[in-house]
Amino acid sequence: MDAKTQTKYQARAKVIKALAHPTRLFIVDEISKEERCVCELTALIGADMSTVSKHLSILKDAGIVADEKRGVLVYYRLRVPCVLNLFGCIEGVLKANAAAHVAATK
Amino acid sequence: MDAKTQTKYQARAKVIKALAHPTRLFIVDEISKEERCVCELTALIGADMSTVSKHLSILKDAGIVADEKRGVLVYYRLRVPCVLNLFGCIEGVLKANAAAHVAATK
DNA sequence: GAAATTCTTGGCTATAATGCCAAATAGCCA
DNA sequence: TGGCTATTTGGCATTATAGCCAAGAATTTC
Repeated sequence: MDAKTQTKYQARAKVIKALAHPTRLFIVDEISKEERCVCELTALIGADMSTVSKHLSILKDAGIVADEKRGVLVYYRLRVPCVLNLFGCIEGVLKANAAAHVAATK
Repeated sequence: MDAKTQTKYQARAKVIKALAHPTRLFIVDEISKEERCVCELTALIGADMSTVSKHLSILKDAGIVADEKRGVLVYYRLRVPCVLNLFGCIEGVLKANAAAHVAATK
């Protein structure tokens, strides 16, 4: 793999890596419906606010979410809705896995 | 987040995590065209064969690829083509990031 | 302007991921 | 059988990630 190819896949991997965490997937799902401030997300997730803030900064750095400060609150929204399409595909993988497991243990 | 919700997002994250590596993205792209044996992939990637084999087992464990042994060779193929749709979305994110960067530094 | 609230960042520890080497396994062929 | 090739697995060192606490920054309100 030459350097250029590697750079290309590294850039892609960075975006996907930003999605590769349960909490961050939850955040994406949640703010896809409606924008949310950090305090709301923190309450929903049930972790330390600093932890949630760091997850948000990873998503923001990858370009997946955008933030806007209004007063004391910072609202996050989904910047690229197409990532939601991924969820359907992933569910398909999980279903296929479950079916394969049943078949293998029959 | 209750336990059930957490389990759901953990399962999704496992699949996405399997994709979240440059080498594994390359593998997915490569075998989407045509099945490949480990030795072919190793040559294309340029890493140790044991490293490539471990990447493949992560993809297989997540249900993204399937393998078939024919003689001494083990061929891998893409099991869920819909993950390819993801690539288009990711490229869109990267392009939006590049555009935003230009706008921010103007 | 002081206090309160929201959010981010730094620092730390614990855990997980990566990639190499070496050894084990499996199938082919002489 | 014995050796050869392809692949997987175990072990280990290095690096990256996660999440908490505490401290800092920004903004509103009293």
